[in-house]
Amino acid sequence: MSWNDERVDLLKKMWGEGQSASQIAKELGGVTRNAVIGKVHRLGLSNRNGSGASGAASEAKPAPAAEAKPKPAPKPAPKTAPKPAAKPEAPAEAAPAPVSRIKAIIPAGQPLPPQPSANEIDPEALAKVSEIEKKAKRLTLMELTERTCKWPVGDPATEDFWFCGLPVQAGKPYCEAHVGVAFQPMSNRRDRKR
DNA sequence: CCCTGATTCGC
DNA sequence: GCGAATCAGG
Repeated sequence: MSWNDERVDLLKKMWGEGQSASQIAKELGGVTRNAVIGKVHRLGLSNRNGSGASGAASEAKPAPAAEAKPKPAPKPAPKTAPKPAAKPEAPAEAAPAPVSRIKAIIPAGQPLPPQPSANEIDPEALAKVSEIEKKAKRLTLMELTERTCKWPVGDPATEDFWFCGLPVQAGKPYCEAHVGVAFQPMSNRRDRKR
């Protein structure tokens, strides 16, 4: 498999959309995520921005200010329909992906604008949970491992009780969907200052 | 252990 | 230019 124009195009598109290298590789087929990452680097569109949203092994990046590089020209795809999707209330906690994009448009060194703290659980997050709970593995307590979602479902006093059991993401106790609701800012609980 | 991207270096 | 191996982190 070589890098056609089409494949490169898809790569650019997906990378621009914030898709992970592995996902892009999977979509393209015939390449590994390493290949994708390597290509991304060679194309010079490595950094989605200065945001080290996740991996961020790129710490040794001085990011020289005065760079006489006529490159930053943004290239919006004309074909792609613009996505206005501006959620009036999208808590950062529930939507990791958009966050990286937010960081992308905010100058580094600048604190993020105060997020409208949602007092209630995000409907989207809840919907997501409902969805994944269909796929949940319904593990029992003893079946839980270090990397199974430990989100309890149902009433412990009844037989209808189980743990999500889906793969956890990164060191978190829950799967991604449950992390979304678990990390929801506390609504009426007072912050207890020790 | 799962995942992420970054970098290196033989090809 | 390519990408597997490796590195670095969550």
